[in-house]
Amino acid sequence: MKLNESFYQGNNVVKIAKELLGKGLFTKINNKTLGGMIVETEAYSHVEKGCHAYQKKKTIRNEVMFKHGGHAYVYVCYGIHNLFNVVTNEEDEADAVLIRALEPVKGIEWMKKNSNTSNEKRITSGPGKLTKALGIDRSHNADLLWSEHIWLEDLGIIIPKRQIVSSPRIGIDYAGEDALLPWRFSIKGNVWVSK
DNA sequence: TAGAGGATTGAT
DNA sequence: TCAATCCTCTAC
Repeated sequence: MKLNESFYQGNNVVKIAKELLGKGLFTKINNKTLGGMIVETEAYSHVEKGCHAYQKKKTIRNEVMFKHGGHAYVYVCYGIHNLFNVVTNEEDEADAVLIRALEPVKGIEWMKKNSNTSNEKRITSGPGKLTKALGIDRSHNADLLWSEHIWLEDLGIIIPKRQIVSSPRIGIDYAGEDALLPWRFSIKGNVWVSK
């Protein structure tokens, strides 16, 4: 069952980042369904410096973060990688969750092809890699997450609290003290979590 | 309008 | 540890 609009529109992005663990992320490309279970996320909010929309500063790139929860925010990082985020909260509240790793579920052979590797462990264990495997690029930016081409699904899996590990987010040293916030979440012991 | 740099990755 | 690589953002 696809996650509905209300799931995304809560005002606590950290809570939603944790709830997204165990949910499914899927795309439909060339009539093939690709995707997996989310095992690693990071929360970003306009109140802290790690966020593109810090202090609610709207730019061409982050415009989608200001839409209501349930939109996809896809942007290019380091000129090479597409990174996929789930926009949360109400309109103009500019919060989002970065999806960092998946456990492959559907279309694994096709995802290997997209990733140009035969090593299953390497196709979705990182934010830049999973977008390549699922065929997500900037054409998906601003798409709604209950559309036909890209969507999130409730897999009926509950991740108990004790199975959720939190740690500081990756690659945002420029955020100063906010880089220390333990807003990265992953499933304890899951082998698909990024390195 | 030019210059710096980034929510990463894989090879050295 | 370092290069790849392309916008976006900022300052002139």
